[in-house]
Amino acid sequence: MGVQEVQACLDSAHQRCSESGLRLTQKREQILRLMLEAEAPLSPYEVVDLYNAQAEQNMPPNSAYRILDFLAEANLVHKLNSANKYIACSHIACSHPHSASQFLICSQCKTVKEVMMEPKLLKEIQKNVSSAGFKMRHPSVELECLCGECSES
Amino acid sequence: MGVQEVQACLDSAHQRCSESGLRLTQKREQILRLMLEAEAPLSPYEVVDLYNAQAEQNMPPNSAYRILDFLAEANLVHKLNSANKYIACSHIACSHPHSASQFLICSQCKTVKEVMMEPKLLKEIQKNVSSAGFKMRHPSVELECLCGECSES
DNA sequence: CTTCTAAATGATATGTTATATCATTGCACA
DNA sequence: TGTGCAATGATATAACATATCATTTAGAAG
Repeated sequence: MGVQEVQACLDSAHQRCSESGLRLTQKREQILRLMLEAEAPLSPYEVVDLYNAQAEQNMPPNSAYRILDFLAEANLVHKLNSANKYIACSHIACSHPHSASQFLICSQCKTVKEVMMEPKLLKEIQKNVSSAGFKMRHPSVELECLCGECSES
Repeated sequence: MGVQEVQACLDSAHQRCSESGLRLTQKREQILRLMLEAEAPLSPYEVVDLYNAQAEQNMPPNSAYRILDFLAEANLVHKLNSANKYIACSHIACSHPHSASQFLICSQCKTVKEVMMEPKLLKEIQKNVSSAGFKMRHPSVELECLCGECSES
C-alpha cells in the first residue's frame, strides 16, 4: 500500500473514530500505520518487534495486545482467530458499506487474501446458524487454503 | 454419548485405521475414548489433565499434542483452529460419506455444535476461493457465535 | 491556563501454551 | 527372537498471553 493510501486510511480512521467517540491516540495510530504498511497478518509480538525497531522504543507486549484489541473493536483491523494474528482491514478508506469477509489463509506461506462474500452466501450461512439456535457474532469466515504459488510447488 | 456408541466409534476407528495403514495404538485409543466421552472441545493440556486424573499416570504435554495431531490427521477428531482445541468427530461410526462441517462456537460458554453444510453451499464458498487463485485445504468453517442460552441472557 | 479525572500506557511478574531435543519403549517384520 | 522404525516419555525451554499496579496523558471543567 502506497504512502498516500496509508495516509488516506489514517485520515478516514480518525474521522470514523471521532464520529463514534473512540480515541485514536498517537500510539494506536502508529500501530495502525504499521499494520497498514505490513499488509500481512502480524501477531502482537511481531507488532512489538516491528514497533521497537522502527521507533527505537520499548513497547511492552500487553500494550500491543490492548492496542490491537482496540483497533479490532473499531473495525480498523481484523482479528484472524485461527492464526491469532491481526491484519489491517483492506477497506478503511472506502466510503460504501461492506459485506462480510472471507479470509483465505495459505497454511504454507501464511499470506492472507480478504475477499468479500456475496450477501446471498452470507445469508445461507446465517440460515444454518439460526436453525441450530445460534446467532452469528462476527460475520467473517477464515478458510485454511493453499495460495496459487504454494499449490504449484 | 453412551457407552455403546463410544464403543461403536472405537471399533469403527480401528477398522478405518487398519484400512489406511494407520496405527491406532493403546494410548491413541485411550485419548480418542476420552474425547468421545467429553463431547466438548478440549485443549491438549485439558486432555493431559483428564487423562492423568483417570489413568493415574503422567502423560507429558508433547505426547498429547502428538496424539491429537494424529487423530486429527486420521479425521477422528477435528481441530478447531480458532480455539486451539480438538473435538471428537461426531460421525466416526457412520458409514456414509459426509459433507463439510460448520462448527458453531459459542464465544461465551464455548459449546460447539457441528452442523453439516449443504454441498451447494460448500461449492459456492469454493468458487470464491478458486476465483482468488487459492485452493481449500480443509473444507470446514468455524463461526464465532452465541448459543441459544447465551444469547438470551 | 490550570486542575481534575478517567482513560491509556508502561513496568513487572507470572501463568499458560507450544515445541525442541534426546532417551526409551514397544510393535511389526524378518 | 533379534532388529529397526514408529511411538512415547522426560526434560527443558521458547513463545504467547494476561494480571496487577504504577505512571502518564488527553480531554473536560472551572
